[in-house]
Amino acid sequence: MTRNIRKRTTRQLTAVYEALKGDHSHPSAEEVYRRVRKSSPRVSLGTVYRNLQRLTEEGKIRTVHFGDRSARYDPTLEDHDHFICHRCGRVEDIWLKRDRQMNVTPLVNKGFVVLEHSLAIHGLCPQCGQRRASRRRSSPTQHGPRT
Amino acid sequence: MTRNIRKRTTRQLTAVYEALKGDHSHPSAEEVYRRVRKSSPRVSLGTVYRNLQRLTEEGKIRTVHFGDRSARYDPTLEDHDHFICHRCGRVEDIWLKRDRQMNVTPLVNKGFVVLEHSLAIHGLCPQCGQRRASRRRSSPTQHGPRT
DNA sequence: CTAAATGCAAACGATTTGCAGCCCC
DNA sequence: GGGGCTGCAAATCGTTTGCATTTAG
Repeated sequence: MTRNIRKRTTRQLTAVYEALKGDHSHPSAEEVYRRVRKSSPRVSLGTVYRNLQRLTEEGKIRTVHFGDRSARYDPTLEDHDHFICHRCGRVEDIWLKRDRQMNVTPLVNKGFVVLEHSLAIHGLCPQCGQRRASRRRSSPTQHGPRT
Repeated sequence: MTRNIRKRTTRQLTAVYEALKGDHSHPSAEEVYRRVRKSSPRVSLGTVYRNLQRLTEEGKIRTVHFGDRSARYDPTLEDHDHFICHRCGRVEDIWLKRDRQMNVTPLVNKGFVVLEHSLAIHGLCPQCGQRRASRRRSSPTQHGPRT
């Protein structure tokens, strides 16, 4: 069997993880790439993708998808939910878990094995909601860090 | 203003909707294309995409995303959730709504405007769960979607 | 008629992959 | 010092778009 694959800790792997650790902005691969390049300008985008994939497989980060085309990367491992602003695209961690009271018993009774669940709330963040109340049509605005 | 855009009901639009109506398998655009071609072999994939988009805008179907790269199309308009099988990829409609008891008050109090929410449960469908119980495989098949 | 919709193919953006050389264990 | 990892670029995949032509109303 192929049990002799010893993984290596490379400079690039570390850099990718460092770029994500403690982050709450849910950056895309492209944004992670931009960050990594600041400290290691020779790293390629392909390597960033490979390492993001590896970190996900190793359970060190999570790969998440929110409707738009690109994947986002999240170093927060605790079970949480996401709020996605329709206007500015920002993704915020939310912690509704305790209030959720999800009852999956009917599913389990039908033979489903429940491994995890993901909840996304779509709407307008406080800033964008505010803005919409006053100005009718305007281009999506950025406030705060984003990808 | 340009309010003279009168939409036309074309053979292709109808065919796309017919291919989806009453369906619960959450097909991709490619699959819808395959179905449409059976009755109208000259329809192009681009047209299928355009009509799927239009039907979504008109609220006749919904475009949903589940971690994998391609979008899925769902003619079920009632507010429901989805179960995604990690092994076979199948997506099933589930109706946990009444049990869900989602409390978004804390969000609203912080100024968020809640428009909609999507809940996806990931796990193993009855068939795949069964299979895993009997045949114990070495790797638990974990390469995937996680929203 | 006439503008909206189509078919076709080329363009696109995000991600993956093949390969020669590099460098971690 | 050998094999996993990298950088680079080309390839892939789902989706979008430009344009000449067709067609619904």
